[in-house]
Amino acid sequence: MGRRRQSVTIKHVAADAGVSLQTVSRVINNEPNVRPAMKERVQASIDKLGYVPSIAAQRMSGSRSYLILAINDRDLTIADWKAREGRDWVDQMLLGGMLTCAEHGYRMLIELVDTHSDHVERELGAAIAALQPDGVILTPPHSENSLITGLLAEKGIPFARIGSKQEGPGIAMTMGDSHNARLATDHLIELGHERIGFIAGPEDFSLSGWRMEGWASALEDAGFSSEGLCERGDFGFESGARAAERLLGLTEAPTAIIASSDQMALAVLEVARRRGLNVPKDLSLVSFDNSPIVRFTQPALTAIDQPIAATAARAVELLIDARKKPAPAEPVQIQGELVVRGSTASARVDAGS
Amino acid sequence: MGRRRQSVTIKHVAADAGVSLQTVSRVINNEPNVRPAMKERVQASIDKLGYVPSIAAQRMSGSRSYLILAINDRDLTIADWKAREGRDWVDQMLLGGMLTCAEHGYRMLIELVDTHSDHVERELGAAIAALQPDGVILTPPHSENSLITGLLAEKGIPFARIGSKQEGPGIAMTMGDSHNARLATDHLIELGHERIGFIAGPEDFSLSGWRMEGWASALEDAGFSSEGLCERGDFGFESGARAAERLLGLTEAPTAIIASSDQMALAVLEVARRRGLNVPKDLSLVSFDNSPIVRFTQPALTAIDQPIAATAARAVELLIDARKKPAPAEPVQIQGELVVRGSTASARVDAGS
DNA sequence: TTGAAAGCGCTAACAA
DNA sequence: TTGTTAGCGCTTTCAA
Repeated sequence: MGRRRQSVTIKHVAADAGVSLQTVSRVINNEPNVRPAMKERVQASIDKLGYVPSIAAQRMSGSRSYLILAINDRDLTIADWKAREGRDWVDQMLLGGMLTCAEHGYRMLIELVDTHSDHVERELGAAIAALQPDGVILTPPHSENSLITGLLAEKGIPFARIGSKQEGPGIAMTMGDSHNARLATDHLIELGHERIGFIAGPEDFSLSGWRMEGWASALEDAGFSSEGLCERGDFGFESGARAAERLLGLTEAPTAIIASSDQMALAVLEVARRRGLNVPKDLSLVSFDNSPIVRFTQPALTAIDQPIAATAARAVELLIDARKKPAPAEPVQIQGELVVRGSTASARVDAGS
Repeated sequence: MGRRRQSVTIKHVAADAGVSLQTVSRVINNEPNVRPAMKERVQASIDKLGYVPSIAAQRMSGSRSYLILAINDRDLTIADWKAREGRDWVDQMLLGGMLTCAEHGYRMLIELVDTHSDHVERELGAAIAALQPDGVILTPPHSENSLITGLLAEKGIPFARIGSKQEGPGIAMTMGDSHNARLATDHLIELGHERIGFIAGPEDFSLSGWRMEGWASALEDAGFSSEGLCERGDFGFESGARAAERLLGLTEAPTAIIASSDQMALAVLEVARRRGLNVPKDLSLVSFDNSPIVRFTQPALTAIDQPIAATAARAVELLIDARKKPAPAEPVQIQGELVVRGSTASARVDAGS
């Protein structure tokens, strides 16, 4: 097979155009100090020869690697892929991230890292040393892992923290969780609901708190109480079922429930069915995530759409800009929206009909 | 920000261990001619310093890039991602491909290429020149695009053609389409069906033909006719609906239908509903793909599971081995399996009940 | 079995 | 505005 070498290099272009390597390099990188005529001549040679710079060589000479690394939790991601239940978090990241990368001549690479192990630093450090990415996108629960953010900061690699508002190095980004929860709550209030239950996510996700806060404050603003109407889950089905049992077992049971994940929403649906409650007649239900799964339930679920693709796209842009502009001072917020489907309806005013 | 350089390089390790660069290189690459004691000493320094080789530098010096490129059709992939209907083809490729890559110190990168444009060569050529991948995985409809396979062969880059049995350069791989279609057909025959319709995929996918052939030969072996019971679609919903209308409109309508994609199967379900046919009582239905979507229909669909993850995993292994071993002479076949759910049932013997 | 030298393709720094 | 030089981190010769 022999060693594969670049077929067309900067040298070929330089020779063809009759200029120095440096001039070609300047044209490639769109740098100033090249006369238009010169630029045109070089570009013609580039096109003629079909030259494309090697990112390995570019990286070697101290320039960019044109690589953005998206770090996801290993166990969670693999579990989702194996379950084949249609969760498309990764796909949406790719949709937003890859396409935006492509627009700028970058590539996005997914890396799975085990959050809960004690060798996070080793794993991530190895990926960074091997790939030398120009930017890193962190997703929860990595976004607030100080072992990770510390390492990245130390290495001077720009990174985005999706789902984090914390101060500190890196670009904080959120999907407007508080706002979104309020959106869902207001929707239910408009439908006449007054007792609206909430199933929160686990405490180690900051966004769990933000969502709770959005729900509670929306209720308060409307003059209703949130007291005793919040249960915590871990985003999984089982925990959602337990939470639903507790909420629906209350003497003053809620007439609507907001679940912080689609799995927990499915659990609510199931528990309601077992208890003979009709959704949406007896119980309205709003889910977070809006992953494909919620369209196929009976009824299809009203859901908060998490703007994952838009957030990933924005993250890539900010990361690429990071070499010039400083990171935004405030957390970057991409707002989600409410998608109304069949699981929410007017509250029954009279307990009878 | 300044230029980011590798923090720990082979030089540091060499200095720490008191040996030459070359010796360290030999240890990294597990090459012979290193005394065990020496190897141990070097390895100790590597571990101590947390050294990880830069793939850019490795690639530069004519060695591997440790990159495997998975080429998918741009429009198809983006459409799937945007539709958010749970198709997880990409996820399954990542599941099989990425994890296997990781086991061998490789990374997998997805690249979207526009098949139908006239600049396929330019697009793919650019990706190859930029990334210098050690191997490429082609998925349909790229697998049998001679512009692509020709380019890859010319550049001497090992590649796998998923969904292709053709002779020629590259590793041909199939997911056992003929066998799978037979599996589905035999399942229906065992349930007592004799008139089994088939909705084929488009002609430019070789696998469309293989599936047809599996279905037809299974029918023939059982002594039944396939005459007039095959309609062609394009894998999409609309085409499936048209095909279903034609099949169910026959005077001797089939009592069971096999659809070559889940979208077409959904269409059959819809057409059956419109015609007042109960699935599975009046009509049995088997789908290809087994993507998440088919579990959420009413009833859930019996489906052929395409072993995408396993195939991607095997492709990666073969590609990595390609530098040593020659490619397999015969097409590599990873068989799928039938997942029985609620859309198939016994054929009614009497037309009455 | 080990080491020294050369060079991969490119860019930063400097010189003209 | 353009060109020259040196060097990135590594592996491949080739020599010891």
